[in-house]
Amino acid sequence: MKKYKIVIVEDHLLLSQAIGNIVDSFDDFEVICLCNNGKELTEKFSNSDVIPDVILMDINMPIMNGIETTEWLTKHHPNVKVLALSVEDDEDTVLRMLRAGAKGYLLKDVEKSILEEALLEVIKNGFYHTKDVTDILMNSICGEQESIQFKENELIFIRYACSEMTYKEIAEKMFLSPKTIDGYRQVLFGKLGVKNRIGLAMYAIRNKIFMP
Amino acid sequence: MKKYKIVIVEDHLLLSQAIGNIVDSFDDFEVICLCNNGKELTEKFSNSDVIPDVILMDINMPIMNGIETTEWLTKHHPNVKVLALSVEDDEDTVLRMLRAGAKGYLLKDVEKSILEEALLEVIKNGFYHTKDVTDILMNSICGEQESIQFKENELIFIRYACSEMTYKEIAEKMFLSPKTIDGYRQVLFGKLGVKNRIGLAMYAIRNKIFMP
DNA sequence: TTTAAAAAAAGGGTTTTTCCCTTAAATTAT
DNA sequence: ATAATTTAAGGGAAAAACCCTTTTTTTAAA
Repeated sequence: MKKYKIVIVEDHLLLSQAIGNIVDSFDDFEVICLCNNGKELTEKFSNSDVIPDVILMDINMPIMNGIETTEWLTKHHPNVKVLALSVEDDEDTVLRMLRAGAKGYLLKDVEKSILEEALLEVIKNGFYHTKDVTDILMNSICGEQESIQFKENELIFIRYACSEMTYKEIAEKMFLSPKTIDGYRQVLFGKLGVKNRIGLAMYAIRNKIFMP
Repeated sequence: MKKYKIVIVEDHLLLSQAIGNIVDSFDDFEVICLCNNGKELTEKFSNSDVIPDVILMDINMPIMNGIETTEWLTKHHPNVKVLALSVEDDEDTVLRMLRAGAKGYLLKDVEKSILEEALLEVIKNGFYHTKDVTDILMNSICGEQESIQFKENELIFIRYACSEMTYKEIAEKMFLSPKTIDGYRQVLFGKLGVKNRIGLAMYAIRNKIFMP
């Protein structure tokens, strides 16, 4: 009986081997390859004609992360199913991974049996989603997004506003008049409902516009 | 031949089982128990007289984390060796774990063979440190730490300074004169080498005094 | 293609907040 | 009692915040 071929992309060797063992213990699956990162995977795909059925993909990896790699796969090998396997459970990461084309998203604290079920489902139906992920999906649709859009200059200004530069210095850096910068400031304070530069900086950090 | 007894404390079930399998495959070790968090471990210790030789301890766990749990073990069961097993490789976490009494610190990307070596070393010599961890240790000793100490009021002020409150409002909240607050501000600017409130807020976030 | 509307960039000027230096009283430690 | 530390406070300059107006550029429409 033919087994489905699995590739694991995961930079933590111990975990990679461990998942490999578990998957190998399933009747219908066999691990054909372990990759340390996305780059390694894309190279393997180029130099070989053995194509896996499912890829178990970590997200936080050096060199080429899970989201980038999944995008690449969706583009170049749309028939290969990607199942994300990560510790990240924040909405943003989950959504970006699904948008990139992942067929499912498992948290690393799943049980063996769920992993097996997920693999079978992905093969059979093309997708597998736990309740957690479905909730996140629903939430992202229902919860009126609002998602404020920024112009390029506004983003640049916001980042400078998170530094110790004065507005005058920011103006110089951006080759604009201090008065224009003051305009940006005023517009953004209104848009974001903040009272001062500290509020702006905190907004920037919370929304990952600026990383401290 | 008697095998050394290992307990694994790890909230991610998949990883927990996986590590369990690996450890069971070693000749000299057997896993006697898996715990989801520190609390579970302390309860097991109270209700049983089977004491393990080594505990493989994750750090990020709900309810009772690895550092707290290690502190508890160091106090109540100093003979049980704790080997930290984590993805966190930042200096701060490593140091806190070692200070709590861990005998070694492995990153989760270690190979099987290293894990076995670490377990054997911990049993034999009482400790095991990889080069990475030794480097961090050295760095923390050599690199003049400076580690700025804050008074309680300073910490409270710093956190308020990360909000949109004016200094006057902060003064009211803290039942102090605005001029006293201004004093705090000035002292802290000097201590931390920042130029303005934004700099102070960013310092607070970088050093985990304030979480945005 | 000219014209109208909208958005971006600047300017002027006022109020408030921040920042910095210095001094003094009150508290705490030696 | 004396020395440090903490708390409080004044004066003044700079920066930030705010509001309203004008010019320039971009975009859309007639």
